[in-house]
Amino acid sequence: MELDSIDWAILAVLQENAALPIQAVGERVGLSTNPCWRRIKRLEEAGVIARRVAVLDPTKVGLPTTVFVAIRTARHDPEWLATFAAGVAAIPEITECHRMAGEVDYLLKLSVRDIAHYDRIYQRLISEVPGLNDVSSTFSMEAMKVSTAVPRPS
Amino acid sequence: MELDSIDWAILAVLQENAALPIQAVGERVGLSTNPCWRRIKRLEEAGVIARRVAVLDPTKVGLPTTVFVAIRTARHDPEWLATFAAGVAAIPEITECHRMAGEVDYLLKLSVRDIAHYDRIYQRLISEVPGLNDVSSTFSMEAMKVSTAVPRPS
DNA sequence: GATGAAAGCTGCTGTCC
DNA sequence: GGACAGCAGCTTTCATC
Repeated sequence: MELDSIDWAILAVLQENAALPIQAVGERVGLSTNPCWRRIKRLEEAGVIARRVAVLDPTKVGLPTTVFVAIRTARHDPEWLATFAAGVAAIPEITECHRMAGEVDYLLKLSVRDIAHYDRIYQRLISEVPGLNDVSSTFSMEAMKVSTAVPRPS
Repeated sequence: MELDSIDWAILAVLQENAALPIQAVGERVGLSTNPCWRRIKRLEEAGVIARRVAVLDPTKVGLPTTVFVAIRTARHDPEWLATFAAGVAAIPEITECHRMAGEVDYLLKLSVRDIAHYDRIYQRLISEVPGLNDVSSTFSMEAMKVSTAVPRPS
């Protein structure tokens, strides 16, 4: 689907604040309500807008700590991968899991209350998934920038 | 603010789909429209729900590649940090930046079109911010799990 | 004191120009 | 893309348990 400048202006607004009335979105991009609504509907139907979600304040819900976990493993067979994927999916504190190129095989991002909480998740993961030989975790001291918004590719 | 089981049920729903009418949210958590609406309003006013955002499909907007960049630096003075923070803030392809504990000083997450696109961002960053001695980037081959939702702390 | 029903009103949705 | 009309859903008030 082709996206023009106005589409990107709409996407920029909605990526920041999806609670705005369509009329307010239209004003910010120079469109009246109806054509703005039609564009948004088109973007949703095309799947460009995948979903609308509520973002919580990590501190206010008691999960202020972000941990990144780099995993290396000797196991790469499909059965092991299925076990690993199931374990990752079952632990809600794991918010992201990427299969990586390079030295590290998998990179996880977790949201936890504190180090003790992380340790419980860590113990759970290694007990559910065998063969996690090299697991190195690093804690975020400060989230300088955290955004779900992506720019128009230049 | 205290969050009970029903609040967490509401938050679980809204973290998955914030476009749902309040009545539908209420049905899923066993509440009629009015008390459900009051709880959501309370969660918003308390800042537990920080915002509502549209999440785009990275593939459909031409940014299918996720890159993690680990940075080590010898510079830690406030002036350097201000320059670094400004550079990070100014580059929209950088979606996250964390100041880390341990060996790595900063961890960045980027959304880019391809390796060439990443290289342009990389060049821009090191030209704007001096003293980035050790910059190692790793590409995500597959996003096995990506979520903005966090669980009720156990 | 919190819930559920019911009314008013804002803003979403579709048609026509 | 813009104007207008119909209507669904949000927001408030009031009675109830």
